[in-house]
Amino acid sequence: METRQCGPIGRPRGFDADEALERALLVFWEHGYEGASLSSLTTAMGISTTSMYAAFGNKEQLFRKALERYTEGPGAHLAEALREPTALAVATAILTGTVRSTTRPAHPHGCMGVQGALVASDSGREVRDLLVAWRDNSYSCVHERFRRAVDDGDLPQEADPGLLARYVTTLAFGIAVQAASGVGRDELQEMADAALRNWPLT
Amino acid sequence: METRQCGPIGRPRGFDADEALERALLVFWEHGYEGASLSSLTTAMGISTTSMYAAFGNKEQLFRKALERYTEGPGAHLAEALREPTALAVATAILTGTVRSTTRPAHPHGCMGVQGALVASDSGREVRDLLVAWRDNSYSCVHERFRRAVDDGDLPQEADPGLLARYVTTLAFGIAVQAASGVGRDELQEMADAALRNWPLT
DNA sequence: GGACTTCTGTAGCGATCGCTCCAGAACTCG
DNA sequence: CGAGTTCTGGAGCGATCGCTACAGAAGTCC
Repeated sequence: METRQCGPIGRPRGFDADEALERALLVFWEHGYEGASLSSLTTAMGISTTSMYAAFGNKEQLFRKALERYTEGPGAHLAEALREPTALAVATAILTGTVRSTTRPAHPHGCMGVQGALVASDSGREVRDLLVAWRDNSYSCVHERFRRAVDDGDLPQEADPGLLARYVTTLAFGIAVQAASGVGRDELQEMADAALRNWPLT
Repeated sequence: METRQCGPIGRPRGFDADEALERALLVFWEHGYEGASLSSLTTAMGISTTSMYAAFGNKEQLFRKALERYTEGPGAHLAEALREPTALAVATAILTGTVRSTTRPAHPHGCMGVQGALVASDSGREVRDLLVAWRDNSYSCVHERFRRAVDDGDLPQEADPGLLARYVTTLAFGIAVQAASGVGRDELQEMADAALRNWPLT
């Protein structure tokens, strides 16, 4: 049997799935998982509910894919920050990146990983747990990066990488809450700078 | 016409409104405004929807009264902290109180003022704005307390009360997010202690 | 062309949402 | 007692929830 080049069989998709996901991401980011209704999502995506279900599965899977896209897009500053050469540079980049991404004009304010489903009804428990794991993973990455900084001698031997990671992530989550409340970018940036003035918390 | 002692006219209420409000508070605290359905609320309160509406008005007014109760109960540590004699004692009491109240065993984890409605659908916008104002008021109270500390010479003249207040409230909101994610009390308390080791942020 | 596969919009499913109508129960009055 | 007032549960309102059945449209195959 001969393999042959063949395009996809059947009627081709009438919309750009990537752009539709981006639109859904913005709705989830602004209103949260349960605050975003299917009708508001499909309206923003410009497609019917049938097309959404065919392309993404269901609302929860759409949210999971939107969260992945968020992590690699607006939330990419974390992964980038971890590649900074020193622990202080990592911490600075995390907080600066968080301030910038949570207060971007013409974007939803706050962090999708925080406000996407900080609490939920019973039917949203799985998504809430997904975001708990998302935040815990953020902490773990920072923790491990700081542990490496201790091993490298970048951080003093007596420094507590776990405590430092908890400090930085707590500030980041707090910044996300402040941003969601409408607090301005410059004020948060000043505060972030001041919070790291005494690194690594002597 | 003679005034006379008279009890309340009509059939007396068959439940303790105060205790019912407490039960509703716990449901709102755990699931948020929109995540708490009327049926889950009335079930927890032990009354019918009719009784709830007669006693509290509607869901939004029930939430407002629950928030007041929260502020005077589990959230009272803020008002108490503001009465501490020094700015450092105020900041320490705020963070310690936040850690304790957001990680209390057998209570919902996190802060109702944060997770009650950090985001919402269109129909919940008013409650979201109510909590934005609630958080902003918390910041303002701390801000004013620190301003007074500067006037009193407790904080150095060059200290920025607004920045310090933003720092403390950001940590408190961040602690609330961490607690809602299941992070333990002791770990958060250690972090809070470390965060104030360099007060007032030189 | 006809067979096959996939995407599309409409229409509507059962369930739940917040909320209200209504008749009766439980009290204070005169 | 009867009149007046308020609280109670049940039953159900219209609207919206997430989701799906269905038939037709739009492609690739032979």
